[in-house]
Amino acid sequence: MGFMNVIRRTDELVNSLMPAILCGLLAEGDTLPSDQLLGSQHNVSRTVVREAFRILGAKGLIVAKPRTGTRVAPMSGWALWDPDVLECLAETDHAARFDPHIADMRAAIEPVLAALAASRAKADQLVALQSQLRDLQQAPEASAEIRYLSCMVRISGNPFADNALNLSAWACKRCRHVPLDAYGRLTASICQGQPEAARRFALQAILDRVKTMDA
Amino acid sequence: MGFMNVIRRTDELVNSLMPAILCGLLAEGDTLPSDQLLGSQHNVSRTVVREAFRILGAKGLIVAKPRTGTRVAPMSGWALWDPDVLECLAETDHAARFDPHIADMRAAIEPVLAALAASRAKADQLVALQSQLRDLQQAPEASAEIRYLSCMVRISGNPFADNALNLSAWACKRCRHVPLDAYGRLTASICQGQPEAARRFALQAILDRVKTMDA
DNA sequence: CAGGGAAAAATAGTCATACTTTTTATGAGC
DNA sequence: GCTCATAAAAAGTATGACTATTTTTCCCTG
Repeated sequence: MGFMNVIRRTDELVNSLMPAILCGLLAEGDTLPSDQLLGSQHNVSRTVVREAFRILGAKGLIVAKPRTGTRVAPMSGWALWDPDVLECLAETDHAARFDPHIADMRAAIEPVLAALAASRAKADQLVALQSQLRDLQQAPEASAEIRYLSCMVRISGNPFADNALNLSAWACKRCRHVPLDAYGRLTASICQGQPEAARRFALQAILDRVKTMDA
Repeated sequence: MGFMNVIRRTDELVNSLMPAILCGLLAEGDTLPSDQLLGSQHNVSRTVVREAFRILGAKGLIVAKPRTGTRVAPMSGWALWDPDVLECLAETDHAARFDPHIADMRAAIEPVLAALAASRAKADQLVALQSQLRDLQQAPEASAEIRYLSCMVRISGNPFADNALNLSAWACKRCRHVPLDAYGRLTASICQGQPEAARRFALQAILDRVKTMDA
């Protein structure tokens, strides 16, 4: 593999705190234990606790103030596009409540990106996309699907697309049905430089999955 | 006012480092000074430097590894939807390079949110929206426009919309032209529960602004 | 009794230092 | 020139002390 990034006690603590916030066990406005206390509870130094708080704060989940303590921030400020937050949220009990909202967002964004890809793709990018499609067809798994979409989205050339991909990853992991047919047509449309068709098939891929989830 | 949040030296350091990364002065893969050095350069303790690094890391801007040092992460992982990152990016020289990409994203997302708002709005939400519209008409400034869009987007009921609003804020601040006419029609469409019309006028509002920027 | 203001307490923010862990680089020996 | 042990460099963790900020308490005064 290459890169198994270091496991920090700080990250472990983040991974322990984040679910509690996202699942609502710690509700908006609730006060977290003080640095001191939380540290002794988890057998880590105050240093680790504070750095963990900084990470959670950077993702909009908590806000700290002297004397008042550290509180859970309102959800409107949460970085829901963040891969960590999203992944953590997916493992929550009420993940299903977010499925339709994510589907709405995907339905808005991905067709547009597909259309952009169809109008901007270079030859070597098309080769890469077709290669990803073949991989996906051979092994229709979530990871392969994400790689395909990642490739497609990169072709669009929109730097904000990478983050939007996190929403796609959510859907791919939560519903195993891979709309191979739609992806085949989408790929063809992009390769032939047909933005409108690409838009249509990208949307169809999303709707196909949603249809499966309803069942 | 109420909440002037504490100014931390940690945040100051973040606000000093982030622009250097976003403007490309520190390019992808570049190594930042070590904790020690950066601390003495900015006259802060190593604690502050590390917490700042944690924040930047949480936003996907840097990656730290023992011995290797702390490096600028690839832009594909940057949290471009983050309000801080976005605001900082807007003050950069090549902010203009992002304008069209943001416009593309807005054009994809906001019309859909407007349509959702039109189909879901409750009576009291409509009152609030109309109130925001009046404020905007009286004082067509960026802040009022953002408040209006924030209200509209909240009505859509999509929790991911709050983050998408950061893109709108970018556009509002970068182009002073406020498409009042489109917003008037948009509001009317939402109040009358006409999703298709709402979609159309939300898009028009975005395009009106883009047209102005080209000029 | 009520109000105002000073002191205290609690908690996050900062600093300094020492030590640990991880990973790269160096160099000695074969 | 190759291998492996050792050193070195940087981030990670721990500890303790001190600072700053804000709330609460409570005493003093009117």
